[in-house]
Amino acid sequence: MDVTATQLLHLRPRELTSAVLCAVIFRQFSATIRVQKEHVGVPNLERIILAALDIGRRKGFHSTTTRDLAEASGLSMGAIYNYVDSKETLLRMILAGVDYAVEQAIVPFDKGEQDDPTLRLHGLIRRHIEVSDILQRWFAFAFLEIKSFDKVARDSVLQSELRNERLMADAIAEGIARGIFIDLPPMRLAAMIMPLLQDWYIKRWKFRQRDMTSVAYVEAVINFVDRAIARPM
Amino acid sequence: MDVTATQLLHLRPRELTSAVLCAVIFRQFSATIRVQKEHVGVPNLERIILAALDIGRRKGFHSTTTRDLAEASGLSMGAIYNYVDSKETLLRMILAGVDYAVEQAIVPFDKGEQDDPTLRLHGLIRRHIEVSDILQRWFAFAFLEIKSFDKVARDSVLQSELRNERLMADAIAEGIARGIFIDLPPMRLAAMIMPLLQDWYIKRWKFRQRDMTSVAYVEAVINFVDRAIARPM
DNA sequence: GATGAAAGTGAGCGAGCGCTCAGTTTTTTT
DNA sequence: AAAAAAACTGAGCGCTCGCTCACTTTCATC
Repeated sequence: MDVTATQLLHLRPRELTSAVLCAVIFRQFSATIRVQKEHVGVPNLERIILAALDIGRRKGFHSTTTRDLAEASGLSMGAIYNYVDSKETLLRMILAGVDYAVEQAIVPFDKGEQDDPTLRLHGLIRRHIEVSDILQRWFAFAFLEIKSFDKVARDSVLQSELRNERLMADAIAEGIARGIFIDLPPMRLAAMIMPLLQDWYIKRWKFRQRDMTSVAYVEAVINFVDRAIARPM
Repeated sequence: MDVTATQLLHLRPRELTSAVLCAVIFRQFSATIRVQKEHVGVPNLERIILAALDIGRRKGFHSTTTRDLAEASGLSMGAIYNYVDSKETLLRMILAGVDYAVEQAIVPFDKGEQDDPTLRLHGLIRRHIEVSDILQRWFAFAFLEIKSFDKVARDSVLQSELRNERLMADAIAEGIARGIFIDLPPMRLAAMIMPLLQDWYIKRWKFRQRDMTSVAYVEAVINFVDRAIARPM
């Protein structure tokens, strides 16, 4: 996995696995990680982060102890501190992973890639749901643990949400200009689509219970939104 | 405030203040609360709960220490334990308050009160946003701290969400039967309205930043939903 | 397979946590 | 205003937490 190359190519949602994210994090945090070899460090870092996401989902990050992480990851407490110099850093790593995924999968899908506003909006919706489906625990963690972050990290999550909203608002504005969408403030319409996208990783319990797949959900959201923003005849 | 009477009358959203909820909680938890006089106990209980909601919003409930609560509420640590025999009980009290508010303001608004499906759906949306506007911190706490609850409490929150969805789905089903709404599974449509309602108390920072009032949000959601579920011509 | 480097181990530390209780203050009753 | 009841106080207890480090094991290189 050559990270330099992927940064130029932009990864598609399906290529953004936890392993890929952990490789990126391993490099990005090399200053604080004491382990040097990637072939050892990346799989172990992934064990630690997946354990943190898994336990954090059930108990919350603050209730997740380093002893929990050691047991769940199969590493000793001392080994964990070769990768993460504090729980705070672990939080930042996970956040960096989510940032990277959004940067790779959603942001590049702008006007250059697709001119038609309806298709562009559909693409943004589809990519958001697809990437958050694969990285469900990462996205849910960032959303639900936002209170645990410091101000800088918290703002970066909120800015990321606003940027995604703005990408959708751009497509909607274009559709309004072409007379195919209803003439309402684009940011306001985009703000009503965002929670529908986030619901896919926040309410997983509900969708699983109803045997809904991500593909079916993408379709349902797109149809719902299409009707809501279509210009009335 | 006579609770027996209000349980028969059903309170409207605007009457469901934190003070009212704390009075109800004070009675409901009289077995574990050592303070007996309501005129002393209810205001103090409210100080404790509002402190827990306020600190919990910023740091999360698990990072909220009993010393934090003592300082913020103006009571000593010992006094707090006259009201709450453990942090776990405090969690249950807040949840009981939210349950009561939903029970009072949203659930009674069913077919008996309003026959027209469109108006019934509008009423459910409006009441949900209104009550969660007044009790914003309570609702946000229940949503974001759901992981901190035990299984029984967690299930009760999820069941409450499903019940609210079902109320909306009933109105939608009626509208479909009358040929005025699009013929799609009512529960699926209701599931796409729910996150729009929850967004009002989860993303308060965003709406405040945009100077949006709850009245304007109610209108925006109603219009958005109306277009999305209207039967195509 | 010897040797130095890299990585892993887990008992133990200081700090801070939830919670208690013997004593004090305030309120109510008479 | 004295007596009894109700409510409040905060230092301190036992425990668990995040984190460390002297030591052991594993790996890479020749």
